[in-house]
Formats: sequence, C-alpha cells, structure tokens
Amino acid sequence: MSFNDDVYDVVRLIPHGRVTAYGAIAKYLGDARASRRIGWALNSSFAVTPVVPAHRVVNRNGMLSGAMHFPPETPMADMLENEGVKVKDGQVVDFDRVFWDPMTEL
DNA sequence: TTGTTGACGCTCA
DNA sequence: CTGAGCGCCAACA
Repeated sequence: MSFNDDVYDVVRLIPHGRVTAYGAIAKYLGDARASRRIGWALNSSFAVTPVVPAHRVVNRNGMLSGAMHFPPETPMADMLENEGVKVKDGQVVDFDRVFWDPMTEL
C-alpha cells in the first residue's frame, strides 16, 4: 500500500533535529484528514527498513502523543533530546522553531 | 456487516 | 486559557 510508504518517505526526509506533525504530513500527502491514519502507518513503521524516525513526528501541539507506543528501549523524548530537540513533560520545547513543514520545506 | 477504537485536529462553551 | 465534543476513516473483533 502506498499510503504507508508515502508516510515513511516523508518522515525519513525530516531533517536531523527537527520535527513535524501528523496533520502536516497528511496535508502534504493530499489528505488533511488522514492524520489518524498517519499514526496507524507509523505504528507499523518499526518493522520497516530503513528505519523510520517516527520519534520526529508529533501532534499539532508538539506533544509526544505517541511516546507510549514506543519501545521502552528507545524513548521518544530521549532520542529527540539526543538530536538536539528539547523535550519537557512529553512536549517539544520551542516547537515553532524546530517544526519542519513538508509543505513549505519540500 | 456492524460497532468500537484511535500516534489527530478543529470548534465551541 | 482549559475542557468537552465531533468529524474522519481504516483496522479489528
């Protein structure tokens, strides 16, 4: 199925140290209402190669809403901090500055 | 086939 | 500013 693949492609294009939103990806793919499906797609992204940096995808608010679905050994927040993205209380700090919009950046 | 659920997002009170 | 509700749509029981 191409939807998942498209999602993976876009996510893999996210620059190091930047993040984007489900809605942004959905919009870029042409279906702004597909935000929920993005999550479903990423849910299967762990089994995909090359690895999809799903930790760089957060909701529109910059909240790590998917942190609970991450494997315990790779905490979303940790990985982000590791790339220079500060995370506070499950939320991206300065989200506006690190936000990467495929619509305008691509 | 029908009903419920959810890594979301927007609107209204 | 915070919280509740609704719409969307695919996966799953």
